[in-house]
Amino acid sequence: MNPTKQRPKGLGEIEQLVMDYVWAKGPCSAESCREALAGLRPMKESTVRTILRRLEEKGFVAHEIAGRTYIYRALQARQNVAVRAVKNIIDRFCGGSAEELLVGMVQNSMIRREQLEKIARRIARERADEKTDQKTGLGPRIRSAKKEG
Amino acid sequence: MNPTKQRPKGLGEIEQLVMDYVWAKGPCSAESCREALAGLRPMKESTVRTILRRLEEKGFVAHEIAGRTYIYRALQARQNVAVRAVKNIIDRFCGGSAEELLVGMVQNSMIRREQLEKIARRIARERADEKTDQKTGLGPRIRSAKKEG
DNA sequence: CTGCATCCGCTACAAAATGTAGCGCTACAT
DNA sequence: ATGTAGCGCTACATTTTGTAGCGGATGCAG
Repeated sequence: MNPTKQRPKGLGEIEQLVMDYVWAKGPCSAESCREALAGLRPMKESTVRTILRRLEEKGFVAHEIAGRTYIYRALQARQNVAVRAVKNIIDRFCGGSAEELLVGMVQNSMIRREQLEKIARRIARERADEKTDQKTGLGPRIRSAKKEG
Repeated sequence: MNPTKQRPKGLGEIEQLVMDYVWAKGPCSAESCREALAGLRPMKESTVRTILRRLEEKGFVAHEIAGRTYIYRALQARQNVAVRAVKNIIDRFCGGSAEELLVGMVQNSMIRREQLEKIARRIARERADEKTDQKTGLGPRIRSAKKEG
């Protein structure tokens, strides 16, 4: 219906595999995906291309054309995808409160107090850096906080 | 195939709604679910029961029988489900490193440094409590995770 | 006891998401 | 010109999710 139809869903198992490869390897062709995943998950060439096309529809990758070959690259950093997925979970299960989740993660030994503190310190440091960086105009930090929420 | 086949997947949209209700309301019948969700999402009575049955297959709820009526209750705390989902994400996208995710969450303004510190302090405090408990031999008392049952 | 309203199990079917692949067309190298 | 690599389009299978009907059991009103 909608011409700019973005499939809104998550990643399937194979889609995940392919994305992982694109993330790890950087821009690559469908064929190189297929070859790389052949040991783990043999696929026909057209299958890989379908997956990549769907990933593109979903906004995870984009392609450019090099000669006759499509070179796909990730549009979103792995980390950002993870963060958005977690945001979704927080909205669904924690009433939007990340804190509750963090506590649970600590209780489940997924993170330790020391890590929280370490990251807190790191943030503080980076925040200070940001201030000094502003005039140097270093690369755009992945600061793409969307307003979807 | 497997008789104790636990469907390994996540929750669909409606399933989520129903779970939310069970979590919020506590043990309840299919009918009360249906009534409660009627305004938001009208469903036939058998639809709700199917959802609840699937939720049970997936291990999210269990039922006991009160007279002729099935009373469903959540088997897992909301928070735990959230944590497990996040764990999954971390494995999939962050190579198992929760830290990377936390950093991303801070960068996306989902949590603030102060929150990290606050939680770290809270953990420290609880950990101290634990030690005290050991000394007094009060047994493993359930920590603050107790928001619901 | 009979009939009716409930509530459940079982089954079915539709829609969407996902996995898999064939076919034909074009551009390029030989 | 011809083979071939690589793409678009399309199609179909499978799984997951949403939706629901139907008949059987069970308790309750007459």
